Amino acid sequence: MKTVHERADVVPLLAEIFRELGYEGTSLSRITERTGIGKGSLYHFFPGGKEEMASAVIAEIDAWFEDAIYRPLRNDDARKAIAAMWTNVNDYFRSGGRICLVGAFALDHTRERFSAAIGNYFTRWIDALRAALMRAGCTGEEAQALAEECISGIQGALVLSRALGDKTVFTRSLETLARRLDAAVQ
Amino acid sequence: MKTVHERADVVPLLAEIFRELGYEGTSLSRITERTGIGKGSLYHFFPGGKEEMASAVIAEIDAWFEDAIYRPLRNDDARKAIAAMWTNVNDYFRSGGRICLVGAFALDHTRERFSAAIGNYFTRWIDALRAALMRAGCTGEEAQALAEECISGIQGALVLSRALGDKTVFTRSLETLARRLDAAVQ
DNA sequence: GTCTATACAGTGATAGAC
DNA sequence: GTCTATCACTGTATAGAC
Repeated sequence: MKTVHERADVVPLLAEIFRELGYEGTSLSRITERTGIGKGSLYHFFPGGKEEMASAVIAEIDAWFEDAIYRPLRNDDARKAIAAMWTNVNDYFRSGGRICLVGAFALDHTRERFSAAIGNYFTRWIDALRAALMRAGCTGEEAQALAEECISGIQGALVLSRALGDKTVFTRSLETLARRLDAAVQ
Repeated sequence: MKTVHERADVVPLLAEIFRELGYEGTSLSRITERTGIGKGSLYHFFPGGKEEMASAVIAEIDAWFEDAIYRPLRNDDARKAIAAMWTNVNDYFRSGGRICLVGAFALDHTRERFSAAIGNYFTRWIDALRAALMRAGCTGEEAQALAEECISGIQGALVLSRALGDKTVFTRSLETLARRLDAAVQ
């Protein structure tokens, strides 16, 4: 039995494995074990090997956030886009059951490999949220501080809820952050 | 030339390497390369191999936090202990230049190996900070929420400041969190 | 306590048949 | 596009001489 794949179908599978095992912890044999895709196919899709696989994963995550979160924050009704961000973030991270791959990569020396993409992901998120907050009436300084606090708070909530093995820590943190933004835009 | 070591001197060196490279990224040859300590010595000190090395590192970190932060929070003057926590945290994490090993281990499957120690580290930190906040006048519910928010906020600030390669993100986050606690205990 | 030598499984990667 | 075979290398771990 021989299943035929497309590159686009493979990337989300890789994403889940990199998320769970980290960059160094992810080996080609584990990918094959979990997906049934052999080395031959993997190197056909990603001639650059493991590094290209991780790059593709980061690019796909980035594209998802751009569509679902950043662009609405920049262009749509500010309050609605912020509210949508909170539901999307909660869903995306499965209420704390799934970590942020980009954040995890930032913590160890994997960062050196992908520093541009990692920095970009967070910078664009903060910039987009700041723009929405300013449209909603915040000053530039206030909006910048709140935006940083929210993105940082999401990352911290993912770490803490996983460390405690308690998803309610994540959902509660999100609610606290959301209330703080609401208060700032009255 | 042959340097003689003690186990207690080796652990801090290992800590720095695990912090930079992560559990999977740390190999025995890299440890030898950076410390000059050969495999023979390493297995003499840590018969359980890499896992025992990481365990020893976590235990030492835990002991440091217990002495410098948790115990003062539980026993000393609440406001003074909280103020000391912020300076100690800022120094320990080198103003964002150093990550939290325990938090990093929590994010990938390394967590499974050390879940008890990881959960313990964060639970005791939150409990100690909550106790101090209650002595300073907060209600139990309020103190719990603030404590979780601070520990989570520290972790998030470490992720974000590293992702952006900007230490000022960390120091600014710490200031914001400190102000929030000050406001709660007036 | 440190060194050298060694075992052997697992690593990323490549080549060629199908 | 997938498979199998194979590559050179690095991984953790052990044993014994000093």
